[in-house]
Amino acid sequence: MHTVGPRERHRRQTREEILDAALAVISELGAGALNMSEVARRVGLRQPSLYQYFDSRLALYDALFERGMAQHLDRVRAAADTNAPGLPTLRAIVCATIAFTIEQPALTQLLFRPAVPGFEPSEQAYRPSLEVQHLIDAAIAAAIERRELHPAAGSQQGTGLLVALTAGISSLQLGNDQFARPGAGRFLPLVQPAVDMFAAYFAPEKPAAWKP
Amino acid sequence: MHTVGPRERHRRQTREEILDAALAVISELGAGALNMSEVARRVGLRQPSLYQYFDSRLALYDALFERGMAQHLDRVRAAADTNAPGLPTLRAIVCATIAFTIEQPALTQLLFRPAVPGFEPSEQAYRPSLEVQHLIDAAIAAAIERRELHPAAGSQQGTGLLVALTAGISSLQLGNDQFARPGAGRFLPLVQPAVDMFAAYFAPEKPAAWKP
DNA sequence: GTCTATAGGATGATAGAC
DNA sequence: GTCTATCATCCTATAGAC
Repeated sequence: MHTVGPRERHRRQTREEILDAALAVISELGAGALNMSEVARRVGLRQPSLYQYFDSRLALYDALFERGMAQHLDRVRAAADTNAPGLPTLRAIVCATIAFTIEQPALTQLLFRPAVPGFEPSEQAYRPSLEVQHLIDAAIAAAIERRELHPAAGSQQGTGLLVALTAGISSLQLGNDQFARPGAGRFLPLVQPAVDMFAAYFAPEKPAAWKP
Repeated sequence: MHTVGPRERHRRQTREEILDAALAVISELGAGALNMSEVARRVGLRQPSLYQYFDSRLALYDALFERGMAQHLDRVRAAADTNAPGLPTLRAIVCATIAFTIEQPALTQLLFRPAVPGFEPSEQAYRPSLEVQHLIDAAIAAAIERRELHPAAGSQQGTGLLVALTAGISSLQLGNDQFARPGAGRFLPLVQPAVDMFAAYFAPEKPAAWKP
């Protein structure tokens, strides 16, 4: 990090405002419906001026993706930092992720589902999510270390089950799932039972439950 | 059902061919990228001619949605019919659903995720999925009746957990999920442990596991 | 029912004045 | 850096001949 002049400062602020407007647009119209004119209108610029800040529409998507992933990482990191290592942290991470997807359904479409034809996140934009992955693995490892979970929970299938539960609950929240009961509005209550179920299945004392 | 003349017969066949072409298009370009010109080209017609069979692009989406839901229902029904009632049927339904989403990832986007801006399925197109919902509920009820599951498995949270597991595994398969480990190509093996985990958590003999 | 032709509109992106 | 003007495409949908 090195100091930046007021020029660069203002430029970055404008970039943020554009990203905010872009987020608002996809929140209202869906992740795949981002268009430059609407973003420009909201930020008080003309559409061609946006190209001073982003090279293309897909570049805007990429910046939106990177910022979203970084925000998610912040949430997960905060959850990991303010909870006891092991199972409490794991529970908090799942909870933070579900909460994030509930607060930002449109962003969730962009980050976690292939909903935008033609868009592939760059390696840089994808980077924060690798850190999230690491935090999850570390939490599971800590839980195993503390004998809160069976070592099998650290296997690919073990982490896969936990991740599937997280993604699944988030998926129900998006509401378009055929299985979702009409009127079953709130899925956050599923988080606690989900982690309980996972922890019970990978209980350390009875290794009989898990079959590979 | 009443008999149809050869006219109507040929018309329906052309409709099916158009739907096949449309499915191929979204399979290659993504669920949101359906366009009439490309579909027409593949089916050997000019783009305006499609409007003899579908009133609009969204109507084509709707027909695609309805046929896809009906196909999914067929798979689920077959799973329910060829397995013992209760837990075996439940397991087969989950497995059939995951297999379906693996075979048809693009169709899965359309059916189970809000990936197409502006498209809302009609009530008629949505109808087959209500039947799927009913088959799942019935399988859980049968499993409870046969004392394979605790009655709590039939609660909203219980079915929610099972559905979340199914949707989550399918979500991992789509591959865009941040949590998915690179190289973990096959998620079908997660089905067995997932249902095991669910069944263990809602085991009938020990009602202590589930807390509301 | 299928075609040609085209209306009519939206969009991404660029050129060049200021 | 922001603007006006505009290009170049692409798209859905309709009109009307055959």
